[in-house]
Amino acid sequence: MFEKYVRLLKESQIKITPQRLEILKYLDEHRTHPTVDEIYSALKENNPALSKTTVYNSVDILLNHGLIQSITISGSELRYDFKHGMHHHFLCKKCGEIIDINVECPNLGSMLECGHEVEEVHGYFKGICKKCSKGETNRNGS
Amino acid sequence: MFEKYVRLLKESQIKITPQRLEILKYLDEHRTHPTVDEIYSALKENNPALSKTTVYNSVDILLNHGLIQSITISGSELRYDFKHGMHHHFLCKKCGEIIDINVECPNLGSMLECGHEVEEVHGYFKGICKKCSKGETNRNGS
DNA sequence: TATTAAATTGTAATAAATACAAATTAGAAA
DNA sequence: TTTCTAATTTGTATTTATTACAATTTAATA
Ligand SMILES: [Mn+2]
Ligand SMILES: [Mn+2]
Ligand SMILES: [Zn+2]
Ligand SMILES: [Zn+2]
Repeated sequence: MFEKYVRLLKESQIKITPQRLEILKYLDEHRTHPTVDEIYSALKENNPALSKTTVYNSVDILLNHGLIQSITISGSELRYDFKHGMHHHFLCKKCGEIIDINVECPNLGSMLECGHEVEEVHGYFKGICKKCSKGETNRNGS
Repeated sequence: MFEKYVRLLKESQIKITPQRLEILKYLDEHRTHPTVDEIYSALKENNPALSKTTVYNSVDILLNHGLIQSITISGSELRYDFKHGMHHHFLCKKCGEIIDINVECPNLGSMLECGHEVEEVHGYFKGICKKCSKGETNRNGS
């Protein structure tokens, strides 16, 4: 059940706790780029003792060890994403969904030569998603 | 003094107010990607009656009319940028500076064909800037 | 099993953003 | 120029995301 996440935490040499395992598993299985609050609410169902501070602490340490990444696409709230290969994101201004865009960044090469030490690359596109522009219903209504 | 900004607001067909002119001018002359609070503090010097709500309202309307853009590179705080041609950004994790990177986005072409209506393109790189990796002093110390 | 440093919890404090009503003002009309 | 009105600004209150921190609990080692 949790072998994969136990291994990931061991490789990062950070303590294995049930909370960290649950959070990591949740992010791996829900590629919806949830906020801390969304992770907290989802996991609190099966663990009513869970503290939101723990979610903040956990995503911080998972982030620092590169197991997850943070997404700042939607301003005024941080979102988190299990690290699964390089990809970019598309934010739909209508339904709010954040969609994975599987492209490489062709600018990375020139960035590596510009003198700055590049550690992270993020590409964000914003607009109206395919579903919404076809006029389908969506969770935000409108 | 403000002719350029009067013209920009007129072209966008939004009312010309001293507050909007000051904010637009400030962003044009300070390409530091300031937060609302930084804009507010700077402009309050010469206009003690300025309200922070006005800064929020003004950047919203300038944003909606495409005169400025918002930057979500640093999580949990929105930053603003006068719109001067397409460029990406580099955030230095050491000194906090946000540096303009003048590149085009080569992914835009494929994005336009993927079915989503693309309205905005943002590229964010994070790492250690040239100055900081040379060990020079910087405003955040460390 | 005992020990201890680290993690979790719960509460309190900060800070960013939003909501809203009263006062003011930009710009159009007279 | 003066009058009028819808839009804007202001100030305050509220909401929400994040950080701080002390007490309790626990993972990992001996
Ligand atoms: Mn993703
Ligand atoms: Mn810029
Ligand atoms: Zn959509
Ligand atoms: Zn730097």
